[in-house]
Amino acid sequence: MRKNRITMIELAKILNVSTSTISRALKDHHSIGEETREKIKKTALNLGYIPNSVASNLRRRKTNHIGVIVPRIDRYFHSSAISGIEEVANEAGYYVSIFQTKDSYKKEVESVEILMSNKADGIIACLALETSNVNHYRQLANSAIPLVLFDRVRDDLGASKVLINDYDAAFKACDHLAKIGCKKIAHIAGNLNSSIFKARLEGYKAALLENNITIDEDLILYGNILSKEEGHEFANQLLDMKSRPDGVFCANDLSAASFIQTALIRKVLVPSDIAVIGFSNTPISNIINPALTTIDDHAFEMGQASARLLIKQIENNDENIVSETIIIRNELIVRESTVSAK
Amino acid sequence: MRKNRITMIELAKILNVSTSTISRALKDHHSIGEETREKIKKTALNLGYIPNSVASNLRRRKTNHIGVIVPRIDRYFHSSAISGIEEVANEAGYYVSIFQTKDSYKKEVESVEILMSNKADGIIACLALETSNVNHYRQLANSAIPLVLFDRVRDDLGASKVLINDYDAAFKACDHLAKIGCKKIAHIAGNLNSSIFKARLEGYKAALLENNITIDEDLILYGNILSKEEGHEFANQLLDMKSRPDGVFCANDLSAASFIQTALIRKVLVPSDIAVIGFSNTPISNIINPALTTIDDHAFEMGQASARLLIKQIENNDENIVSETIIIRNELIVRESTVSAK
DNA sequence: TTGTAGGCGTTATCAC
DNA sequence: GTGATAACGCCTACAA
Repeated sequence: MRKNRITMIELAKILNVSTSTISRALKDHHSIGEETREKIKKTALNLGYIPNSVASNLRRRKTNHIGVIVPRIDRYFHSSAISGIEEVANEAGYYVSIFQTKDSYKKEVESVEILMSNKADGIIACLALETSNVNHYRQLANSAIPLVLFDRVRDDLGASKVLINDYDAAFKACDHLAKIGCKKIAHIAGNLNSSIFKARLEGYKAALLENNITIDEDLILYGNILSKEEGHEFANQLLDMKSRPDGVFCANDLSAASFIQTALIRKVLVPSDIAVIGFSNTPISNIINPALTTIDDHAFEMGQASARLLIKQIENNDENIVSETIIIRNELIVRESTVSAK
Repeated sequence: MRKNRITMIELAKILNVSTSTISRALKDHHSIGEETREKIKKTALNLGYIPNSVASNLRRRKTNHIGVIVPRIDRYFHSSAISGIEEVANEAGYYVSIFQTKDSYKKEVESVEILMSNKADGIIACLALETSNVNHYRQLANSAIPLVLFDRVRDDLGASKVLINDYDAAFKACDHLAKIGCKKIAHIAGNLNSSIFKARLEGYKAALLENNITIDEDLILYGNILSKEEGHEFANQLLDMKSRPDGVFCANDLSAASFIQTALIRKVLVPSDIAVIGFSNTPISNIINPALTTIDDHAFEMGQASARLLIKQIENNDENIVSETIIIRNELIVRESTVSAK
């Protein structure tokens, strides 16, 4: 197995020119003669020359590499955002590496360190649930590595952010429940260490007040990762109450779907006995029966916007702009879990 | 914003030692005195020294970087496999970059080129549907970059492979349909350019023959990406037949779920009128109602196995082993879409 | 136990 | 237009 070790130096020897000429010719530098350029390109191709980006990166102090840190890549919201990031990044000549934290603070810190060592040109991150200290992100400023946070963000980092208005989204969802006649609205909340779940809880409360519904702390259940299991357990808790709620706003689709399944098993009808709303408009929301009313948070577009913002920061480096915040639109998708199909 | 430009050279100057001593101390080389080592580590920490992996990679000719090429990262099967790869790779000190082809041959070729330039230590790939020429992967041998294919593989590449026995899995699925009494079994096949879908089709045929059911070409529909839309369309085609099938084996879960939804809309009962089986045991199979019988193909474990195999090849480089093939177990998960809950 | 020196492959800066 | 040369930051024989 022949190791492909042909470099600019060999090319230079073979063609009797200097490596500078090779380098310039291969990247179409204007000052190289037509014929030499063609000749160089041809032999490079014939000999199977492959540029060594590692060397180039070292010399140029640029890697064209964007690091992405997310909680779990097998959750649709995240994989979908990554997909958006990847698309924009590739278009602009960057490649993307992925780190999943599984919501662990330790893994998040390690990921940032690896990316700093590897001289990523920029980082896009969605914070782990466990994370409260964010000094690992602060270090990035010293290395002049731009950072964009998306979805689960922090305001005290001075970093750029891409997110939806979770407060508004939750408000819309709960207002919808009230408008269709729900009087006792429960909320399955996420981990409040995270900005988004805090905002969703606030939006829930505000919508209730707006509709003259008293907030009943017993109707608010505090989850963590909002898995299927959590959804199931919370559903049972709510359905066991003697005075059962007639509507529930779940902070994600998975727990909402799980809620619906539990309700069905217990012969509780959705939406006539209890209306259910999820969050994110993931594929399961359209697969569950009754189909789930939910908030579309446009994960793919959030990914795209994050990548565009990051690349702008990498390339322009406008000293005047400290940070930028982009709010992506969201919308309530009404389906049968809140409004019976006629 | 101070650019963090502290290198071993500065450290050396400050501490009045040579860079070799710094280098050795930081990686606990045995021949360095206890005190010097401690002193060096302490000042490195204080001054916020960050090793430059790019330089180190160039010098060591090793990047600790694994490239992963998959069709679409927002499909559960793939994101789940990536999750497995990431877990094993990180454990072993490698980081993972992701390239999605969207099933395009062109994007696949480009991805391989970028990974070669960036001197990835190895590549894990799941072939794009469009791909038939695989010379881009052949070049990897010249650069001595190990390759592991998973799921959608090719035998003529001489590369290591991780896959399930799709033929057996399909056979099991269709045999199950026959055993529960289906006489007219249809198949929604995937793109036959891909090894897995060809094998699933063969397994389907074999199971029918084994159960003395004549193969009816009209009952085999050939899909491409097996999206929701394709599933819907095929469902209508099959349900429109005057002599309607009583069982259908779909080559993935998405088309199966879509089939069930279409059947419900048309008041066709699953499983009593028609039994349905999917493939992959993705989350939707448990969300759809009736719950979908499917094949669990253990995507996460396939990812783990692929990464382990690749890393073994990177690190051992046993000249005697040309390639290795690992078959991951699969199992039929029987749910209500084939056997009514009592 | 520590230092010297050369090179990994590319590219930017000067020269000519 | 093209070439010589010196970095980019780190690692590792080989010396001492």
